[in-house]
Formats: sequence, C-alpha cells, structure tokens
Amino acid sequence: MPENFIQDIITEDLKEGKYGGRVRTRFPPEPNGYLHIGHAKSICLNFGLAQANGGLCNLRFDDTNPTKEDVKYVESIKEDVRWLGFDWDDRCYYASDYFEELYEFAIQLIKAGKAYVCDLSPEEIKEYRGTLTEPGKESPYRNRSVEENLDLFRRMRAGEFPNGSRTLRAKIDMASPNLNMRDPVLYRIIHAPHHRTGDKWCIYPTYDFAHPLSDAIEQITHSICTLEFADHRPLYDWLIENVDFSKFGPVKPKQIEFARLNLTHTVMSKRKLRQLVERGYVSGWDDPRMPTIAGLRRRGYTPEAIRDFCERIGVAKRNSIVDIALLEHCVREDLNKRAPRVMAVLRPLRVVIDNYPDDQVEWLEAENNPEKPEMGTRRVPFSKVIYIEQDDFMENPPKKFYRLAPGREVRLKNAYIIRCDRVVKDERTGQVIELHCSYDPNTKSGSPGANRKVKVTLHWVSAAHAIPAEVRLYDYLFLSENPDELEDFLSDLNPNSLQRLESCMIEPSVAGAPPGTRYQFLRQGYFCVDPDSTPEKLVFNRIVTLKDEWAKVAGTR
RNA sequence: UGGGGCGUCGCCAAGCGGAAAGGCAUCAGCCUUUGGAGCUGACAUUCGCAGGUUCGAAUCCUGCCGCCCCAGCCA
Repeated sequence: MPENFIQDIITEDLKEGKYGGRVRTRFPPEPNGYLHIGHAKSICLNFGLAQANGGLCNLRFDDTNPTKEDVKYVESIKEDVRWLGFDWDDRCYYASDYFEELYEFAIQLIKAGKAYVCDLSPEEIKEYRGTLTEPGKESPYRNRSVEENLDLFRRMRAGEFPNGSRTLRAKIDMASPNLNMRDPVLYRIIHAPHHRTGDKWCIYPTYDFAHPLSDAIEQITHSICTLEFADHRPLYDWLIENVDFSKFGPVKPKQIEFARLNLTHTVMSKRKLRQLVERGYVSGWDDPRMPTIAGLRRRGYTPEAIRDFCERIGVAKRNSIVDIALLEHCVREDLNKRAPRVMAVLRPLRVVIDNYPDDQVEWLEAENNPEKPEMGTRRVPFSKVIYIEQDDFMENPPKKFYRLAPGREVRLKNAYIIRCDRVVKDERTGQVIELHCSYDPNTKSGSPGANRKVKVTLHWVSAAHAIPAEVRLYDYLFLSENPDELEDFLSDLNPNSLQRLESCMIEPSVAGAPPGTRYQFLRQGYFCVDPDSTPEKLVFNRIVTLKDEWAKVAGTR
C-alpha cells in the first residue's frame, strides 16, 4: 500500500508504542443499500492498512436505525467485500450486538450527571439548538435528578412512551460553536422491529453514540471515516473520555477522516443511485452501468482492477473527482494480461472469397494471448464465406482510413491477405450488403509468403461456423463530468448509455462459456459473458473498449 | 457576521525550510499479423493571491480570496 497521511499517523503511533503496537480497523457499512466503488475505496483502505501494519480489520454493520435497514443488504454487502478480496474471518459484528452494553454506557453517563432524558419534541429540540451563528438554549429538562433520569430512561426502554416523545441527550454545551456538541441526542424512541433484535428494543442509539463506543468495544485503534464526520470528532472524543469501557480493553480509538471518492460521469450517493433503480433508468442495482460493486462485477470488472484503482487514486482530505479514465485504464491493464483473445464481429458484413474452394474449411492456429504465450493457441475455422465488421469497409475511404475498400488489400488475422474486388449494394437503399474478395493463397499466416506488408489486419469470423450472440455496449450513464452539480441530475442521463447489438457473430471456441467469462474481442475491447445468456444465445457485456486510434482520427470518440 | 476541512499541471497526488516524485489524460516518434499491447520522448522556472521572515519558502508568519461540510430523534 502506497504511503498516505493515515499510514503516516499509524507509523507514528507504532513508533510511539501506542496501543501496544496493535492496529485494528473496521469497515462499518449501514445495511441500507448496495456498496459502490466509493465504498471500495474505504474497504481497500481499512483492510489494506490493517494488513500492511500487521493488524486486522473488522466488518461491522452499523445497524442502529431499524426503519431504514434490512437484512437483505447484509448478504449483498458481505458478498461484495468478499468478492473484492478481503476477509474478516470470524469478525463480522453488528452494532446491534452491543445494544445491551451501549445501554449500560448510557446508564453510566446518566449516573455521572452527563446525560439526561429530555421531553422536548423534535421541533422544539430544533428550536432550542440555535443556529450556525447563534447559541442554543438549554432544555428545561436538562437538570433533572439522576434518579428521575434513571427512572425515565428505564421506562423509555420498557416501552412506556411513544415515538418522538423523549430522548436521552448528552449534557455538553448548548453554546458550543459546534452544533454537534449542543446536547446531542444519544437515544431515541422507535417502536419498530429491528432486523436482528426483533422487538427486544424500542429505543435505539444514534450513530454519534453507537459508533465511538462500538469502536471502543472492539478496541479499534484507528477509526477511519469520511470528511463529513470531522465535525463529529469532538463528540466522538467526548464519549471516549466520559465513558468507562475499560473492561473491553485499554485502547482509546481515534477517528481519522479522509475524502470520499467521486468519479466523473456518474453519481455516488445512495439516494441518487436508488432513484435510478426505482424509476427504471437502469435495470437494477447490478445494472452494468451502475458504479455499484454489483454493477461493476456484472459488467466484468475484476477485483484486481478495482483494488489497483483504489491504490492509485490515493488518500487525502481534498474533495476531488477522479477521472473515470483511470478506472478504465486499470481494467484494461489487468485484462490485457489475463483475457484470452477471440474474434467477434459485432455488426456483420458478409464477404465472399470468390477464389476460395466452395466446401473447403481450414482450421487455422491462433494465439490465445500474445502477451502470454503460455496461454496457448486454439484453432479457428476459415471458409469461403466470412463476416467482417461493417466499420472495417468503406467504399470511399477518407485519408487515414487504412481498412478495406474497393481494390484494397488487408490481412485477415491468422489467415490470408484478401483484396476487395466488388461491392454488392442494395438497389433501393444503396446499402453495402456484401463484398466479393479474392485471397492470396501464398499469404497464409505463418507461411513464408505471409510477410507482405499490408496497412492493417482485420478480425473476421467464418459464416458457417460462427455462433450468434447479443452484445451490450455501454457508455457513461451521464453526459457531463459532474452531474452532481446540476439542478436536475436526471436531465443529464446519457440516452445512449446502452446499445444492444442482437445479431453479432462470434468464433465457435467461445460456445458454452459460463457467465463471468472474460475475453478480449480482437480490436474491440474486453467483454464478459452476462448471466442473461441462454444455451441458445450468449449475451456479452462490453467491459471497456480498447484504445482506438482510428476513433480518435475519425472523431467518433 | 459561528465552527470544521481544503486549495501543488486538464484529473488524481507526493512534497513537512535546500530548491516541483509518480499515475491517468494529452501530444510526438518507434514498433506491431489487434489503428491493441509495448517502447522512447514532450508535458508546472512554479505550488489560490498579496505581503513578511530567511542566504534560501510549495513548505514558517500575517492578511486576503475561493471551494466543501455542519442547524436529522440519518449514517
């Protein structure tokens, strides 16, 4: 893991012998949605930092609000963390496991005169809180006796009071310039079943109360969170200082904040992602265009590429938007080494090789990956009628177009050099529907005559042997780099973010490939078999294109 | 007009008083049976701005300017 300011802090702590040389972090998702690439940054950071410093990282579900959370998210979160390549062993915890201990901590504070039951309504609490520039007013219930507070708090737990009627508040400072210190709510009454504790509780701790103390219970040394919690740190520290949790150990956890990840051409907030799903702009949380882990996985991204990305973006406190081109670079780099090459024609154009024997089929040898000879070779069938890409032919080619055109020669990858002799067009539309070519038998790949230079090599597929497939091409979900700064981010949705090509032709070697199999389609990009595939028809997702010099020249990029 | 955080190349990001790492992107060339990959080279006399301290400042001081976060019984 590369150096960053948090590692610097850990290094310093280790040097000073703080925490007895222990490092313990935690990844604390709330089970109320799916994980996205921003979470991946946090996961890589927390697990990575622990790993790099001989420590461990816990998985802890921050499930203190039963009205927003659901077990269904727990499994997906675990699956995503595991898929990213991290392991919490038997350390999967829940804040709800600590409800009894947290309750005791609250009793402690009450007994010490540092917390009180407040009968103000939510609206009144808001009024009493003051504003950014004016101090708040003390609650009239602030100076209840310890006995009364104890009694009331027990009765809150017993379910004697309705939702919102009372809260437990810390007694700190209503005049603090930091609003979080103006007697923050520690417990609220919520008569709702919890996904893990059922109806055992009707009072639930707030994040502010539960988080630092859960960290203390788990003896977390470095509690890493995002920037917006910086204002909560004084409260975090206040609780760590004012609660006696020594029976759990001597470590006093400390909170460290870093900037969350933003990516160009997408949105990251759960609220916005949820809108995309619920309003049907995407097919689900795992739509391959989504920045969710599930979406990236389905798209075909590898965990290695995502981890590499998370390392390269660095960790700092500056709000930033990372160019999605870096993520794309990371998958390309990973897949270039790993993905077998295969030929697939996305928009087929029929080519008849007039001088090739009618019924002849040659099985030609093709490298699976020129970057890695040890990945071996395979045989691809060549015959009289083949398909090439429509984009690889132009009747009136512009200047820098190197591909096939009337009278021009190109090489067919792993096969022969062909020349275009005749163009067949649809009489009414003028559309090119077929090409007649001739091949040079002396130019077979690997033979001495194959050395002749031609400008470019095309991919192709034998018509009689090709298997049909659907290919889904993806583009950015949003047109602008930062849809977050728009009044209406939905107005920025890219109408062409998904393009389905239903009649693609692929070389027969890919037949039967299971979902999740990744290939490089020669000259086009990296593709992954989608779970929508059936025995009759494979469905592929384009993970990312190859870099495309021609697209740049032609201005189609 | 409160508090907290942040301002180094188009995008990330090192740097912590001795004189601007690296990655992505971009551009140019080489190479290539993927216009892929690979290789080579170019790319901040300058660190939000203005003063000051110092032999010496992106790094220290002062003052401005700009951006982000906070008034949920969300996290």
